[in-house]
Amino acid sequence: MRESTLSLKERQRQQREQLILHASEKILLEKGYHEMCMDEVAARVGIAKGTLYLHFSRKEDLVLALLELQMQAILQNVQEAVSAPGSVRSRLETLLATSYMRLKGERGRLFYALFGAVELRPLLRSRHHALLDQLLSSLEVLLNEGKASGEFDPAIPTTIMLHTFSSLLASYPFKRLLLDEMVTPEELVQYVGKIFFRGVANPQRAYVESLA
Amino acid sequence: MRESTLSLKERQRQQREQLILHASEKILLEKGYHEMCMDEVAARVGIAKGTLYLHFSRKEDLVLALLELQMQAILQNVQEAVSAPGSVRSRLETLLATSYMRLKGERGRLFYALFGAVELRPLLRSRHHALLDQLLSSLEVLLNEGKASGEFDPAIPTTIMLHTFSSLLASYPFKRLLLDEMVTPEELVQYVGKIFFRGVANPQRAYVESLA
Amino acid sequence: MRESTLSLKERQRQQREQLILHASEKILLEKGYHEMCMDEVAARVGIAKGTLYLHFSRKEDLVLALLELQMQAILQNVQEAVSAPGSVRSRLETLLATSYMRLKGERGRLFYALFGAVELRPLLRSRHHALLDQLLSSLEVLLNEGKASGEFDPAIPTTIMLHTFSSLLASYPFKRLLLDEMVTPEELVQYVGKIFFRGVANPQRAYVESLA
Amino acid sequence: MRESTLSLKERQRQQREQLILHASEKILLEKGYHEMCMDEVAARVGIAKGTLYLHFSRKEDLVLALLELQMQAILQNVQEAVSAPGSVRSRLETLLATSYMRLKGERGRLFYALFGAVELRPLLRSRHHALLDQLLSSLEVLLNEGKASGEFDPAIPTTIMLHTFSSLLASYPFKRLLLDEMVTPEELVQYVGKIFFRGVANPQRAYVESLA
DNA sequence: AATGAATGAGAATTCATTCAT
DNA sequence: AATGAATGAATTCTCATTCAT
Repeated sequence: MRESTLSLKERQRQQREQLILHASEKILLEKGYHEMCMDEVAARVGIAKGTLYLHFSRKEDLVLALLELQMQAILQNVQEAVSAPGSVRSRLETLLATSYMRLKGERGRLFYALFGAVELRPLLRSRHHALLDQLLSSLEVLLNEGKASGEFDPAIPTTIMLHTFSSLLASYPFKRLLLDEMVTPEELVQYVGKIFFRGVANPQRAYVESLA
Repeated sequence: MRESTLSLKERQRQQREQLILHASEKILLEKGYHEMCMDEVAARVGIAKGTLYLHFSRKEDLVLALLELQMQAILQNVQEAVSAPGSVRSRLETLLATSYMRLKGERGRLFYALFGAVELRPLLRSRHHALLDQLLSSLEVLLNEGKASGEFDPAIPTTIMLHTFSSLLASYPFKRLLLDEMVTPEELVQYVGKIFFRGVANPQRAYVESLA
Repeated sequence: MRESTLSLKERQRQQREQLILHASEKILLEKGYHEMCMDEVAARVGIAKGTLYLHFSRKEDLVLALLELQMQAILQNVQEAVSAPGSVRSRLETLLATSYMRLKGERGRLFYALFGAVELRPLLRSRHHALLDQLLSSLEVLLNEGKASGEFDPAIPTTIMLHTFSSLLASYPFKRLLLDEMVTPEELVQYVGKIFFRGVANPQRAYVESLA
Repeated sequence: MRESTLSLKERQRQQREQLILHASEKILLEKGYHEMCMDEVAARVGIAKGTLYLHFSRKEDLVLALLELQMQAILQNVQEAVSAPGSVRSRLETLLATSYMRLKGERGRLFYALFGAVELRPLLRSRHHALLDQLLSSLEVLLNEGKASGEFDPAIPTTIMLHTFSSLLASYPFKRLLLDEMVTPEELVQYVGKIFFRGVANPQRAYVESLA
């Protein structure tokens, strides 16, 4: 009895935390970090400001929690894609697809917006780097696998390949293209994949032709 | 005599304006827009706050002036590169080189930092778009030229090519790579150029091989 | 129980609002609108500046609230006096009495001081005019009644009578006279009444003599 | 030669001072004391701000000089009217006429506006009082003359008569009436004179009838 | 646990006044 | 004498955070 009561409360608590995160996300997207004020978050959620502070004891914490969640989600996406079966190319294309879908959605845009924000840097630095490192090393494994299998050009340093790929994974120009609906995520994956994989293809193999 | 006196004052004035811009730039890079306060700018320049306002009558104006300057510089770079002699590829590589050099410098980083900032959006929107449009259309002309000359694959929509190129022109991953000195701008140009131009090369021509 | 708790808080809130209004009133009287600063108001009330802004979200609002209160009070006085029983003269004399009493008090002086202030004009204009119009039209009704009953001279335009009366209702010279205690409000009513009512009396009636 | 050069300069100086006073007057009327800024005064006159300070070393001084001039003018008017030939009544009516004319003009309005201004009080107090005292005592002499000649009712204290008259001399209601052109200064003099002089007439004399 | 009133540090901006040229 | 650039004190208003109820 005790237990179920507690867990009910706990469940409600977590529900509310979700509501808070959701509301902050929207406001952050609309106005950015500084223009988001705790009063408004509380008001939109329908709770008192004090209650907000029971969940997140600083404004920073709230935003960081939000980013953390999204980082986790992205990392999970990446790791799922990376460890999926199929060719290196097909796995990387799955990643592109996930990312472009995300860029169209609110979450992706928030992520994009906040990572650029200089003011959150001190907060983000370490976590961000940790994520990025994990992410990049997952990709690196994959790219090396591609090189090992003779699919990719061994003359191009993996680091370059890696950062080129991640430049194409989440970029402002693509975000605009997608938001303005000039292109669908699927088309983008198809063409960007074509360019990238031709670009890094191993010229020793008559691989290139098959991509035409 | 009169004249030289006037121009001395004016020169001093412009010198100080440069100092102000320079100081703001540094602070912006360190802390972002909201954390930059006018007191600090004045203090760093070594002038009174009121004097600051003789140069820029709003904080916004100061930041906008900064961005405007950089926009102009970028646009000029792009237009110079675009209208230079040489192959389409060499001209695009010049652009990559300029951009990567910039990314390493403070100015480029500031530009990068502020364009992401949600809070400056209302201020930037129109100017930003105007710049981006000019920039993209200059590039588009070049890419179409490449297609017309049979250098680039006509099967890839120019829009995609364009946005792929601009994703590679200024990206966070490359910025990190350059700042961490994992790669020199020249190497980056070489490899990114290789990947991109192989990627968009016209497969009808026996062009690909020559790129190995 | 709940109820009384709420109403206690609410009562305290209103008490503090009164304190704020009272403090502002004093400062306004001492220094005028521009010299009154929010820090000082807060300090005198003994609250933080932020708290002040919970009650009045702009300095203007605070001053306007103050004036609004006094306008309401004046208007109510006028309307009560106007609709009281008795002769036109006695009702107008009641008004003089109320006004002179007010001129002696702080409130009246504030009202007097602020209405002259050019800087509040944009704020006051419409409300002020609305009040003044209501006030003047109440008086006009009364004066016309006096004319209709043959008490007042029909040869004097009501507009003139009206504005003459209101000039005597609240004037700087009388304010000084009252503040310097050269005369009591009662005496002032008696003599000013005598002068005004003789002045506007209908000469057709042998009314004048009875006023001696 | 020296002399005439100096006096030319001096003349120019005084001309400029007039321009400054004139410009301030206009701005004061438009915006009030605090909203008038020295930059604007200088700009409107077409001189540098520093030059302004060669004429008036404080903003206050400028405004005080302005008021002083007007006080002098008013006082002169009053004294001329008072010492003119003719009946007491006609002399007082001349005063009313002068005042109402003034109320319609800019100068009068400025005077009116600034005297109400609480913020100038510390500056004005003594001068203002001196003027008012002089003015009132001039009037008092006149009213006493009226009483002595049997023209005015000895039962009404001179103080009351005096302050009643000065209430009618410059009042907000009359200012509005005149500015809104609801009445001409002449008409106003006629009717207000009628009311006032009937009001203070000596009832012992068959004076009243003659006023009908 | 939840509330929301109270706080006060902090930031932008203005403007009278000074003073070197 | 005339200038106008430079100053910095002063003022309004905001908002993250605390804490008594």
